[in-house]
Amino acid sequence: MHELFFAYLRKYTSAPLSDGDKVLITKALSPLKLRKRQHFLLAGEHCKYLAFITKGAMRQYRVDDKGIELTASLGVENWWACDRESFVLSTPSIYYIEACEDSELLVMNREENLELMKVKPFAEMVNALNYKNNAANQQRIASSISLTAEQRYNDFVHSYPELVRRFPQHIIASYLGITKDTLSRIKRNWLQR
Amino acid sequence: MHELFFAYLRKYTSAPLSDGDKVLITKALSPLKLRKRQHFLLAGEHCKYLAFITKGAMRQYRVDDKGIELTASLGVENWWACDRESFVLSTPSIYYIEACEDSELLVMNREENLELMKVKPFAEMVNALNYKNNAANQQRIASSISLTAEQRYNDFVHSYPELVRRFPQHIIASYLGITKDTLSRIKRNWLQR
DNA sequence: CGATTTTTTGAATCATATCAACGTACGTGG
DNA sequence: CCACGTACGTTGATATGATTCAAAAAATCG
Repeated sequence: MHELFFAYLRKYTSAPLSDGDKVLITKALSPLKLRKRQHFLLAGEHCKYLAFITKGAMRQYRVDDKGIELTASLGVENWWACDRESFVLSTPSIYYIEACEDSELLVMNREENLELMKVKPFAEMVNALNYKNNAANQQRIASSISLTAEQRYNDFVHSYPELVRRFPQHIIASYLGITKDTLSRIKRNWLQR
Repeated sequence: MHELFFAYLRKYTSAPLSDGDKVLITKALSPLKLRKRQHFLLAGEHCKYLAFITKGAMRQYRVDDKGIELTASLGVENWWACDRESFVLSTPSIYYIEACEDSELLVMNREENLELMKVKPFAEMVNALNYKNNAANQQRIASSISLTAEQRYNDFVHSYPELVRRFPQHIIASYLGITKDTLSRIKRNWLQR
């Protein structure tokens, strides 16, 4: 299980992990299993853990004042699940995080996380992830502002084919900021050509 | 000029800056003046500098395939201007960054930036900024997806009154993802009540 | 198999974009 | 200091993309 994480880290670093690093990482990361539909985080709670997904599919969402669910992020194997703001600042989260399939995570608490930040490859990865995340968010803002629902869905299918396969359509709709009804119609029109 | 930056850093750190740190920072940051409408970065270029704004107002935008400008971020004094992805990865940027007022910046190149990352208060600040940025982006995604144009403008006015004062209306419209026409109408309706 | 979740569909409605035109303000060079 | 050009804001009419709602069909699960 930890092997998957070592392999993941390897992609972000020039040199292989030392055995010492591996020990530190193994100590810090505990396995956690979630069943489909089980929550990892509830709105109002403090997000105590940062989770790396080794198996399954997770979804982070919030509920707006009209009661509509808004998907903030989706993740499968080799992605992270966490409300980082709540995790870092110990503030109550506005997000829910739930398993959309039976899932297996490697989790660390804040203390363990700080410990791992001393492991250089880990810190490098976190840094790289920050930039990637930021750029992806900017991309999402731009597309939600300037593209039609159809274009956004099209882009999504091409960028994240895996997620299309793993998550139900109404969840993808809520990620893209369109209704399930509209997404259904988009697919219908798509087939007609 | 550097004093402003020291004061800014101070807000992110528990202890005051040491004199040594101040020297390092002063060495790394060079002043740069821009006139209104002058560009700090052009799309296609590599973003060579990370800039801290000590005076003036800057705007980062991209131009979509229809030729429409899309404002990615706005900044005044005590904000940053940079395409961080391009800056860090040395890739060509898709963004323009321009001065919307006569402006004064403190800029560092990538090398100087890495040097400064060894100054703890600076590194702490960068880290804190990353989380804040991420949270703000999530907020922006959520609001562009789930709120009406009027609600978004209203939120914006309350969150960033300073920016409303400093930037022309059509730029704010493009930040919010609405047309200048619609924003004008929103304000008209607003006055009628 | 029944129960629940997920997807599809049509009709009416709504928010916002588009386009073209006009008004206003601004600042730069003569 | 005026005049002209450019930038900025407003407006109305029309078009369009997407939502809403209610209902039914289809798929999935225990």
